[in-house]
Amino acid sequence: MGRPREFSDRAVVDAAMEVFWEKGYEATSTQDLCERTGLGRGSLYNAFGSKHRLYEEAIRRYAETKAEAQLAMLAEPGSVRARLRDLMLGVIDADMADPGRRGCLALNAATESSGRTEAVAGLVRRQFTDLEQALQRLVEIGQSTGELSSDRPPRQVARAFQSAYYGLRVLAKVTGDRDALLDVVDGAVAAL
Amino acid sequence: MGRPREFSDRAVVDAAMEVFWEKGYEATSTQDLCERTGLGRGSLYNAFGSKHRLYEEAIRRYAETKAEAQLAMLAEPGSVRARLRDLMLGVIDADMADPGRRGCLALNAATESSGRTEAVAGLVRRQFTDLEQALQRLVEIGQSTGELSSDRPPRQVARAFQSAYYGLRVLAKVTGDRDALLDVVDGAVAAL
DNA sequence: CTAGTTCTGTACTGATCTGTAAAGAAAGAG
DNA sequence: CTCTTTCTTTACAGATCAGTACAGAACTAG
Repeated sequence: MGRPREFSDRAVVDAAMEVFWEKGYEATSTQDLCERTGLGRGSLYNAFGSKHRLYEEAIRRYAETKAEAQLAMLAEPGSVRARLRDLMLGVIDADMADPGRRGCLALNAATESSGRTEAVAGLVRRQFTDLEQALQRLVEIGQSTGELSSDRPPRQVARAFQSAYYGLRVLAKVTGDRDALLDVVDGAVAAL
Repeated sequence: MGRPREFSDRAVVDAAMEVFWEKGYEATSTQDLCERTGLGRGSLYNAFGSKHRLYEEAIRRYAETKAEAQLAMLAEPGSVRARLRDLMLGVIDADMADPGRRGCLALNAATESSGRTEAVAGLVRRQFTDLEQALQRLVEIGQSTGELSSDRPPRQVARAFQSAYYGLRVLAKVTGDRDALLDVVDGAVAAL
């Protein structure tokens, strides 16, 4: 009942997510967070407790927005091959259009050892398994309709595609060569 | 001609490489580096100039040792499929045996945005292209002997395999499930 | 020996780090 | 109105950060 907050928690987490996404956990200072969220230190700590808790919220928000959007893309109409191809093409477009080359926040959090507490590891792991399962369901559909060969277990196919997907996101951080990334897409789709 | 150094530059860079590999660039302090190398601050700065220059040396050393060893493994006798499979199996064994789950230093450096100056980016890029080219040469051999299908350009096959390789290293950071990683290997080798 | 050079160890810089304390402002309850 | 609660702001705490200054040690040249 006390004094109402002057900010929206959602907007603050969104802003924090952007900062962590750009700079990573360790390189982001609480000062950065205050500036980008517009909050004073007191408000920020009163609302979120610590830099690390806000980091967890940011990863959660990423899962709810960006990662969910990716999974939703897989549910659109079209052949299974086309949907998987579009997933990767969308990533290439997004990664190359981003001047900050931020890549995937979940992947960044997975590789940055500092700030990888069990809480963060769990959040990241869930995003990975969610994608794996979504891919597996799609492969199962493709195999049941005869679009995809059924001589390999759907989970194995999904996992192989998933690794190509994350590899693609890593390569997109290193190279600006779109053709090289398209080769990855072609190879991954051909392997289905 | 002055006072001789009491340390081996090689040993110091090796020790620094281990620290950066474990913690990343940003989370490694100069204090960490002094403790692990055994050098005082004066000696360390006199010899290497800055934390970032030592980081570059560490990445260079990683390329000379670990990455070279990987490429050498590709040159061993055996079928092309077996060699590529062994490359991935070796990575699984190495990554799972490492309690620190450090993964690949080049990949870590590629995803950590801070400390990614042009110098570091160039060093990382070279390791990536070296692997791509080694893979491509191997695919060309496989295609010329008829072991691998020739209906795709060797470079595309190499790039697709490379992305699966890096994806595998990312997944190894997230999951401890060896079977999941073996699925990736099977999928990537089957796609050749 | 002395002079010159390079390395080592320590002390120190000023900046920045995460987090907290405390005082006052803005609301509702009675 | 007053009391209680929660938020905002500011100032501050103590630690740590990357890097430097400098004195003395260890060597070679002559």
